[in-house]
Amino acid sequence: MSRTKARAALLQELEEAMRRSSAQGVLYGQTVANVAGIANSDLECMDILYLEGRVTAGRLAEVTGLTTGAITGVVDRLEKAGLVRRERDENDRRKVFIAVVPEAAMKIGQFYVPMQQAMEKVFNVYSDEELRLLLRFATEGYKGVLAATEALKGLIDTPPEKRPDLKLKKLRR
Amino acid sequence: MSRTKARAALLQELEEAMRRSSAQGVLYGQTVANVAGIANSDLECMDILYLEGRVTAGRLAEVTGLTTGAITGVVDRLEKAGLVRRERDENDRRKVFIAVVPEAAMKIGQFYVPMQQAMEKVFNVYSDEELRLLLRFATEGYKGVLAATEALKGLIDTPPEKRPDLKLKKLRR
DNA sequence: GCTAAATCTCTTAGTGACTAAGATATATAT
DNA sequence: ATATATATCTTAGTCACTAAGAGATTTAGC
Repeated sequence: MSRTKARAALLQELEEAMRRSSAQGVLYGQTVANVAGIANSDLECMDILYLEGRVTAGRLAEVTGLTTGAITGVVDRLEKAGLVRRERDENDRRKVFIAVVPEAAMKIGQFYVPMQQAMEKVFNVYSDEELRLLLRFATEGYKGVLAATEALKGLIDTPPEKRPDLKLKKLRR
Repeated sequence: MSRTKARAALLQELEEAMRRSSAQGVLYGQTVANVAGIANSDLECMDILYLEGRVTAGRLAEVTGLTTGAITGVVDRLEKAGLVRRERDENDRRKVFIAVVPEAAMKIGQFYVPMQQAMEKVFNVYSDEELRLLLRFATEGYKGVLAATEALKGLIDTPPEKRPDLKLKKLRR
């Protein structure tokens, strides 16, 4: 096999492996939501709150891609479950900040322990330098996916015949 | 900062970076489904069909975590949209294989082009050897997440007081 | 200051994908 | 043959979602 062809095969393998693990990650999330007894998007919002801290309802809608109406429902359910609190912004009383209730959020966090343990085991075999490579990749990957999302959204308003000619890899098998 | 502490910080950073990119990946998928005009889980099934090839309805239910009843609906919609075909197994006529219609699937594939391009750009800066490291990580990661999912499912039937003592990292901020 | 426009969240009505339970059809075991 | 198991589909009911617009508050223009 030629040098470049070997790389192409490697890239394809990598892409598929990442797709698989990403799909399994989604499934893990679904299972967590199931076990925790909350809806999938409720859990997703908890995750965002964990990562971003205290955020407004509007920002939550933006990040999740849901309508503000749907977010009202999400926050209603989470608040009822005691997982978050609504906090009105005193400077701009239109805004509602959503904040996690730390103790209650711990209960949800428990369900991520199997994942953390599994990942710890995976990470363990890598040297610090290798981990830095992985971190660099994850960071760049995030930026890439973000850019791709924007590009895709841009594609919506572009009529098909005006779209840049996109070559698609053929299906396997 | 001590040697081990530096690693702990690195691990945490890595975990968060991966969570972020994974969340953005989910959002990309939602956007694709949106643009393609099909439901999220319909797209997920298309993805599985792409990765696994021709699979039975039951297997689809297994992999997605949906009930067989839900899968009937998914396949009905996908078939109506001309994206897949039902094919009865001639050896076991209870089984229904679901197969992608290649030409139609291409249309869906188009929406992954921005992602492929973004990823290509990210991958480009890595040497073959570095890519092999990433592949190894993705493969191991997949296995880890799979195992974690099973472990979590096992946790459901274990009453809280009998669960192994799980230590949870504290929340940031 | 006062009015109009903008911004942010919530409400309402309607839609659609999901689950649970059981029906149907086919296969396997005794 | 009969019973049990397996694979998919059907039905009824539930729940989260969207679209549209209603409050409530802030900002801009005069």
